[in-house]
Amino acid sequence: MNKAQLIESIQKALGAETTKKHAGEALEAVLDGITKGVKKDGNVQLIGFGTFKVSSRAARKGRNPKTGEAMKIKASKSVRFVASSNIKKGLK
Amino acid sequence: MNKAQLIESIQKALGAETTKKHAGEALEAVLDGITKGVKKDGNVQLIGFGTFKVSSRAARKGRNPKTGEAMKIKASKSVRFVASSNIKKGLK
DNA sequence: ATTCGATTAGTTGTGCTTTGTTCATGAATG
DNA sequence: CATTCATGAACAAAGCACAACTAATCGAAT
Repeated sequence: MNKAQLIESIQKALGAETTKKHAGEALEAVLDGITKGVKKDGNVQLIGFGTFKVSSRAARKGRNPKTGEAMKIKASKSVRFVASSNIKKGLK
Repeated sequence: MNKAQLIESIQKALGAETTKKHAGEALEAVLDGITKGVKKDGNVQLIGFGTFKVSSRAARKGRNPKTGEAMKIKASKSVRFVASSNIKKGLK
């Protein structure tokens, strides 16, 4: 599924008077809200969906896979997602 | 950040004529859309935010953490999230 | 403001998974 | 069209998922 397909799904869920444009704006508002919340608070917990958390990794040794040359991988931060029990149901 | 706080953030982003109720409905529509998309297609790719993917784990041995007794953990599926480079920016 | 059912967090131990490095290329997205 | 993403290579250590069960938290309903 891509963004356009998700927007259609959202439009259907919100009802016939919702335009694609509005559905798209809703999606952007949600993703932006999550992004900002993770950045500000370090986590966004959505019960029944999952929790977005900032994860940190220390600097470590790695390699350039092309040359095999050892190199340093800098410390980094990323966003991880802990899936709720609810979203796991019915997966195939 | 929790759901109520995210709804406020969404309401602000969508504009003053959007009620808390509508913002909440938008959030539910988005989360439902993602949930259904992952279940149906195995992945939901949202450029600039990240990609939700189904992940599978084989059965393995685990323990009852209370008693230490060994037991089998069944094969399972979950939803993992690969953060886009954009969402990683500005994390602290 | 309160209630309470539903969901999540936490506990230990261990083996599997993820991550990130460079860089070229092509595909997909918006 | 500009930007992002996926892919692949080798590698190894950090990180994480899970078990059962109880305590803690959340949030929809009142």
